[in-house]
Amino acid sequence: MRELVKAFKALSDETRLRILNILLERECCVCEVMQALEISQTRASRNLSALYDAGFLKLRKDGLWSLYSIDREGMKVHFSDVVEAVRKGLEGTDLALQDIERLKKAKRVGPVCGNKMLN
Amino acid sequence: MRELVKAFKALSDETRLRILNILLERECCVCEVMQALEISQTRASRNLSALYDAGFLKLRKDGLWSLYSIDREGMKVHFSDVVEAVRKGLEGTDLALQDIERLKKAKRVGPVCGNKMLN
DNA sequence: TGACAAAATGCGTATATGCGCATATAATAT
DNA sequence: ATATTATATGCGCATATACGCATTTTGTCA
Repeated sequence: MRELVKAFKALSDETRLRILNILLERECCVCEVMQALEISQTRASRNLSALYDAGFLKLRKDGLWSLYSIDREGMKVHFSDVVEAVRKGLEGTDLALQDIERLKKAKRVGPVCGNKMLN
Repeated sequence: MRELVKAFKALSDETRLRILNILLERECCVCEVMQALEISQTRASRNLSALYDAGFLKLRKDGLWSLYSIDREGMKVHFSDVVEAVRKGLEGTDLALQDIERLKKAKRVGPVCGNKMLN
């Protein structure tokens, strides 16, 4: 029960739905999430953590990078259906498409570079 | 997007998941929800409203009673899958079972009577 | 070892949420 | 009309949440 509440709480935020959306495209590091959504490092990191803690994501470390991706195998069975519902719900949405577009241009360079890009 | 966030927000609360659980059994009036979950009138009413506003419930008035039920037909398509995920997630849970038990004993009498029962 | 880079985190603050109390609204019966 | 009853709602408060800033942690390389 507590687990379900936590999961839905994780999904009840625009930033986190947008993150889930781009992770449905591919694995991302924190700095790519920053670039795709045009948000700060803190915000990207914290919201990724929330999705991770709720059980939706898995984390892989590669050098300096934290690579997050949707944990399709490890996820609770019925959570997969919820993620699928999110995918359908966001499908074709303006913001979702824009995020994906920016994700394509995003590079695996960190927040320092990322911040420069925001200036 | 805003709609999705609102839906998940509605589900990210223990009280509301419990309400959804008993509504999966059958249509209920506010006072039956109070009795089944052993919560106050305000709390039952407000949380039912939240689920209603999010698009999960439909409302039917019968005299003094407001009868809420899961809006299986009117609900956004992908919302149904989410509700199903909730059902699976709560299935067999202690609290969920207790609520259903109390629901069976609940009577369509209002908060005045209900409050007496809590004393 | 020291410098640098990516990500995580403590803290403060602004805003949102949940809920109780009291009261309002709406439907019914006498 | 008045009383009664089921539900809804305004207000206030306690708690939770989101996020920016500054700093820390952690890994890499010279």
